[in-house]
Amino acid sequence: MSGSQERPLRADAARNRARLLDVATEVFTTRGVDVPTEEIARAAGVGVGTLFRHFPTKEALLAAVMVRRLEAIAAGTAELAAGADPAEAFFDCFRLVVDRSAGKNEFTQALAAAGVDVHASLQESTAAIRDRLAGLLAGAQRAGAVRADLGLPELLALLVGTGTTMEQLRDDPAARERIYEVVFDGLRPR
Amino acid sequence: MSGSQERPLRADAARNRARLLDVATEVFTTRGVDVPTEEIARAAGVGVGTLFRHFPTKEALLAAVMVRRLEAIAAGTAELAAGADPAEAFFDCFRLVVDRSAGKNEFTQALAAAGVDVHASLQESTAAIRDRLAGLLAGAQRAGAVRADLGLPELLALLVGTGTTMEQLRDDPAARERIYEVVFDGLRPR
Amino acid sequence: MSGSQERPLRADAARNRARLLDVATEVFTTRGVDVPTEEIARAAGVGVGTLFRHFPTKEALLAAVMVRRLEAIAAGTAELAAGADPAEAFFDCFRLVVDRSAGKNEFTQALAAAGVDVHASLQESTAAIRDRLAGLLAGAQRAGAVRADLGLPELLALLVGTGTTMEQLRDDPAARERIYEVVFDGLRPR
Amino acid sequence: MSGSQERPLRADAARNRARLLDVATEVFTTRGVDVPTEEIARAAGVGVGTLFRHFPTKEALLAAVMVRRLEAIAAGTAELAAGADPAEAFFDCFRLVVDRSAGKNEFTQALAAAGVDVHASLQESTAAIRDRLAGLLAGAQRAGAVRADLGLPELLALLVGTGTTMEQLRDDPAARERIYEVVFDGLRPR
DNA sequence: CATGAATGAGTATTCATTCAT
DNA sequence: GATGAATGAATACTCATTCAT
Repeated sequence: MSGSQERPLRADAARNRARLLDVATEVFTTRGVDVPTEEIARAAGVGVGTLFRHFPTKEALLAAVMVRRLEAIAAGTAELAAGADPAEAFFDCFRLVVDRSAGKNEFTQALAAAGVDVHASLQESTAAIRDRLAGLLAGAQRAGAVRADLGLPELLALLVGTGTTMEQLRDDPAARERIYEVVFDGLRPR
Repeated sequence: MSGSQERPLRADAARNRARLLDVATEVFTTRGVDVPTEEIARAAGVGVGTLFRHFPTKEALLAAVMVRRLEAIAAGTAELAAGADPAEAFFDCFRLVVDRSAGKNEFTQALAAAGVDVHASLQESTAAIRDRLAGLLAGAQRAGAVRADLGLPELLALLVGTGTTMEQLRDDPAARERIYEVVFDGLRPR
Repeated sequence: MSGSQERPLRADAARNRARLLDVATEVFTTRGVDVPTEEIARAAGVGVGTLFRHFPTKEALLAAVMVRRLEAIAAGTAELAAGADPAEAFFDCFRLVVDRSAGKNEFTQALAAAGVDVHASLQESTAAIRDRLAGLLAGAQRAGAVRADLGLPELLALLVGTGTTMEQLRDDPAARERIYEVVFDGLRPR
Repeated sequence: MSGSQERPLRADAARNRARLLDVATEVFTTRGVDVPTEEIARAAGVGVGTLFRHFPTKEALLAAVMVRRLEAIAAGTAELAAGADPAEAFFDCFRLVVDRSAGKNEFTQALAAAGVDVHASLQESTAAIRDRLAGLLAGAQRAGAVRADLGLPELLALLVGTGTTMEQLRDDPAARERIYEVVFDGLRPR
């Protein structure tokens, strides 16, 4: 399934790659994508050359960060989707996607752009998530837990938007919980 | 109304300023804030020098654009707030804020940052809107049209987030309408 | 004939442009094209930004340098070609082209590459020179001053090669003169 | 013959060294000296480390390539010089040098720089060729086959220049032949 | 010995801002 | 006031060379 040939990667190289991804995730998430590559490299304790050896362009680094997050989300939803109750599965996944997407927006939005102009490397992961969400939505609607007139595009948009909402309430968990109540209530059939 | 001392401004200067604001609004909204100043100036039919005479930094230009939008929003909410029914006033204002905030997100979000790290020049306008929204929220809650446990921060966050949601559905008015139904439903007490 | 619209250019801007061209000509000619743009800018007494305002890429600067040289050569050959004796005109032009093409080779060769992969901006100038040389060659052959079996490609190649030869003898004018004798003798019919 | 102390070199090491030289020759000749070392190493099927073990700097690799070519040329001229007729020997050697020097110019020119600023490692080979050419020239002049007023520097310069001329006519053997006629005719006394 | 990962100085180019015209 | 030329710090990316595995 995975197209690219990868040799095992030496221990130190793997460590550097991982650190770069970690640092980049942190940095892109909290400060946006305009952070200089040099700073990312420095924060990861490597030279710029190393960064560019692992990720040939800044965009590739960004894509790699995204892929990792998306895959984590995909894995999470897969697990939740296995649960018995469709309604519960749906709402739990909604939370999971929103919670795991936290961060600077420009960055998060790639999720919804799915299938359009997204970098090829993201296609696979976003498609997987989209499919899963489509399934969950249908299930929840069949179970009567979600308004029947809602399509996948609206759901995706709502996920992104709710992410933004939550971002504003970073420091107030109680308020975030109230937002979930509002949104989930709104999603249920009247 | 405006706090600072301004001399009248010659007719052509005023015209240039206005064109710059119009162009900048259009450009920042549709293409984000990374557009070069030079391009904005050219689109406005003036030299960069003129742009910088009117707005000492790019950030100042951005702030001015924001202020104008915020004032328009403030004016709109003022009008709506005058209407009789608190519930209707509240929901109409919610729509108005979201609709008028449309555009590249990074840009829009300044709204919710209200009172925190926003550029000083925005304080006044955002404060006005915040106060108005606080009033409307209280009114709607008193009227039993909105859940009582919702605070102003949640409302502001929701406004921003809904703006983002809508941005994803730019081209699908029906879907946008469904989103409003979801959010408004969610806002009502169970 | 000249396609591009150019406004007069302010006095200082024109001066800077000229200085940049002069410096670049000198530098590219003596040290090759790998000299950093910053160094050229510094030598011309301007900032890098100015260099890039006048010439959007380093390649464009190189092209501009070439064009100027080629146009000077074209003008020179035009004058010489007007002279009465075809044989004299031909040999004088040969000298002129070689002498004026002096410098790092990679650079000079553009002449012969004419019509192939040369930067568009050079096409016009090289074409002009080529045409002129074709005419001179034909004339000299008609006058019996040059072997009849020689085509334009050989002439062009010989011009470039002779330039290289001369470059090796930069500091020995007498030797250079002897080279001209050799080449010119060789060009005459046996 | 080789001045420096070298231990025998293991079989595989020798093979690697040879492949590197072959690849580098090909690559420098056809694409110039700006090709990255990494690419040369890859083309030779070894890691960069290996390249740098055999040749401490890129320049050293370039020098080694040159030396090998120069030694081949020297060997060739030695053979030809042994022939009876001095005139024939001279002209045959001229051809041989030019033909064997083919390739990107910047690279070839090192030949003529002989004795001046050339890398120390080339001194020996260039000196050998120079001496041989000096001998051939003197012989041909004594035999009345070449103008008496021509010195070794002119000959060397002419060799390089003719190489450049030929490079322009890479694909036209007939034209190349005509160039040889021109140059050889020019070299003969009037 | 061979490998290829790591390094970091170096390079072209952009862009907010200043200032001479 | 308006203009747009000049400025130079900043930034992504490359590549010869070193060194841990």
